[in-house]
Amino acid sequence: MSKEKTIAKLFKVFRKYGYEGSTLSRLSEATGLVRSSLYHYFPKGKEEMAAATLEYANQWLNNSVLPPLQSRGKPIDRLKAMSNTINEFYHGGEETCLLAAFVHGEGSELFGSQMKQILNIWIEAIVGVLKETGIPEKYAQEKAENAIIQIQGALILAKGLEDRTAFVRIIDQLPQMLLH
Amino acid sequence: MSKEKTIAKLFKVFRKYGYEGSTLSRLSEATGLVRSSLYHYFPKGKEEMAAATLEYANQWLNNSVLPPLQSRGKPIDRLKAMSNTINEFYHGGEETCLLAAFVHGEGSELFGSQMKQILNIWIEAIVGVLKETGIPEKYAQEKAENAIIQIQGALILAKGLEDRTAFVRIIDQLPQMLLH
DNA sequence: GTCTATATAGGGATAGAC
DNA sequence: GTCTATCCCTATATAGAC
Repeated sequence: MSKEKTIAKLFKVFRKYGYEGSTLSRLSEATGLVRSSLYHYFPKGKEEMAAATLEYANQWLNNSVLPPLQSRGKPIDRLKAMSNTINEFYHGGEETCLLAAFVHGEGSELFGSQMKQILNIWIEAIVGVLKETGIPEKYAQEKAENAIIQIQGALILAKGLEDRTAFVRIIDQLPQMLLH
Repeated sequence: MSKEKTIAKLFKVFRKYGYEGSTLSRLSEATGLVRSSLYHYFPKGKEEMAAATLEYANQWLNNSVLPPLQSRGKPIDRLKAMSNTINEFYHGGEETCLLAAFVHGEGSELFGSQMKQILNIWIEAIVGVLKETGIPEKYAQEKAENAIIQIQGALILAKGLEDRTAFVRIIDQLPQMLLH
């Protein structure tokens, strides 16, 4: 199995269990590789695995979210493209967010700067679209933050209530919310 | 030390580290009690400690959040009271939410129904206020959900960016958001 | 590159003295 | 009610065969 596919499997574990909850047993089971095989790919162990999954999330942002946002289509279409991508990534609210998982526990201290970078790039990309529509910089910044806030909050509520409807609604309303 | 105060210290650990990240070592250090002393209060161990902190959160809701919401003041004032209470509880966005922490890992499976109950009670209390102002039931429900979503999302963003300004802004705008 | 085997530390939990 | 001492298990990590 390629390293990329291995990381994708690790990612599923870390997003669900967080940093401390992702034991080598779970990571091993998820990848189908025994402990020492994982150490072949990630010599520095669990911390390196977690860092790799964050890099994986970063690449998802760069490859799947940013390009549509920075395309030349109509702002509303670009924001709708983002909504669709997000909806798929989180399986309509069934899956949690890696960043939210790493906010708790050691993940926060170990990967704080990596997480900050991802969030800021995402926010700035949304700000870029909004400024094109004439929204003043300050409000564009707040609205972009609101988008991330609503996505993250909706994921928590969906998981907490075991009901995805609120997440689907939020994702659906996101483009209109941003433009008005 | 009283059991109540012990639970308050346990709560701080669980909200920060999540269920799996809250080791007996950390719980022991935070309370100033050695392992076996904790087992005196919580014979069933860590799982019982976590359940007690959730009950602690539930009591915070019942004692500090619901009464102002269900008082006879003006709706806007009751919602502002909620905002203030929330802002204190989360120390202006510095502290994370226990529910959000338990959404990840085993906490989700162990305490799912307890978490669902807390969220639903909270939402229904907000719905109650909004319906008084003439907002139709369906929109009241969505707006109440949006309140929880924004609080949870803002906490994640604040932690992720290590910047509380977005949280403070959300809390500030919450009453107006709910009524318009 | 994947495995078996093993090392060492820390995990949760219990018995029993005071 | 708090402690010391100890149990067993799982955690992370490493060595080295194939």
